[in-house]
Amino acid sequence: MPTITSSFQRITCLGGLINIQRFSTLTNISAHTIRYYEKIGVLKHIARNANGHRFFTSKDIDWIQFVKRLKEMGMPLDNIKLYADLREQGESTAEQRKQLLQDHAVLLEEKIVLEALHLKKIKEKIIYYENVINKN
Amino acid sequence: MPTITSSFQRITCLGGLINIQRFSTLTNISAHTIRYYEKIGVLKHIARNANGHRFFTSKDIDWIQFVKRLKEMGMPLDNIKLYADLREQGESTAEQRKQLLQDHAVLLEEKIVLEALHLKKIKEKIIYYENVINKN
DNA sequence: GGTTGACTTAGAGCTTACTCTAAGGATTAC
DNA sequence: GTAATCCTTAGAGTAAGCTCTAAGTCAACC
Repeated sequence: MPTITSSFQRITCLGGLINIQRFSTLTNISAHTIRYYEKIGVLKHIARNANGHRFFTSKDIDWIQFVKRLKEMGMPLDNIKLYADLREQGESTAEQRKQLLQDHAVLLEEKIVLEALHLKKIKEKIIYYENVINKN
Repeated sequence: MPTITSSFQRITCLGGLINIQRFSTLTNISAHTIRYYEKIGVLKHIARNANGHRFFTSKDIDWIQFVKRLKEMGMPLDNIKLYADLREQGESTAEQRKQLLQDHAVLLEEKIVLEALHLKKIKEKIIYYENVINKN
């Protein structure tokens, strides 16, 4: 019986189960951070095997990729967690989720404009430096 | 004598001396943060009056505005401090300062591209939500 | 059957960039 | 002359987002 169980586990693991290490590799997020995200509620309902070890699905990968997108957009984890909470509550929260994204999209748009302006000014300064350096 | 001194100080202060409070108002940076920037070496050679109180000049304002630009570009204070150190050493460090700006400009350019991509995707998701919501 | 190695947890520690507190000194206003 | 208000300092505290540690479980390998 134990041999069969462990064979089964090995086969399913090799066949498709994603443990935390593999999930970490696939998503380029450390195992520490993945556990942390589960703890604060950004990752929810992560399945466990008989040992209590987490295993992840392709839906978890999709979700964490979206989380990464929100993070790279500069959304704080608090808001991402709020989005995760709304998502958990189902379709009735679609409007609220849309609003969350919309609000952040406005902020990001302003940020990009500001960054582009700064970039332009810095490039001018770089040219100024090039002139200073070439004079010597 | 004390009357004359205090008259003088009042006049010079109103006439042009910028104390930490006024500098804070002018730059929109808290007095706490201004002292912190001096402590870590982002602000250097800030003048003091007879009481040991800081007073600031228009050059300090120019510099802190530049610091704000670097910060809004996402440059960490460590690098801004490094830039300040190089600046203090004079014209011989122009090349290094140029390089610092150049390196960060490259990072920022990549960041803007990424953010713009994310923004596009998020706007698509917002439209998806609008469709979901309108169906009901 | 003992070691290795991957997993688990709670919780401590770290980094960045502030932000605040406590204690105290000088000027101004009554 | 004393209270209010401004400044000073060193150093503690905070918030966000990890990152690591310690102690322990469990399955696999020799």
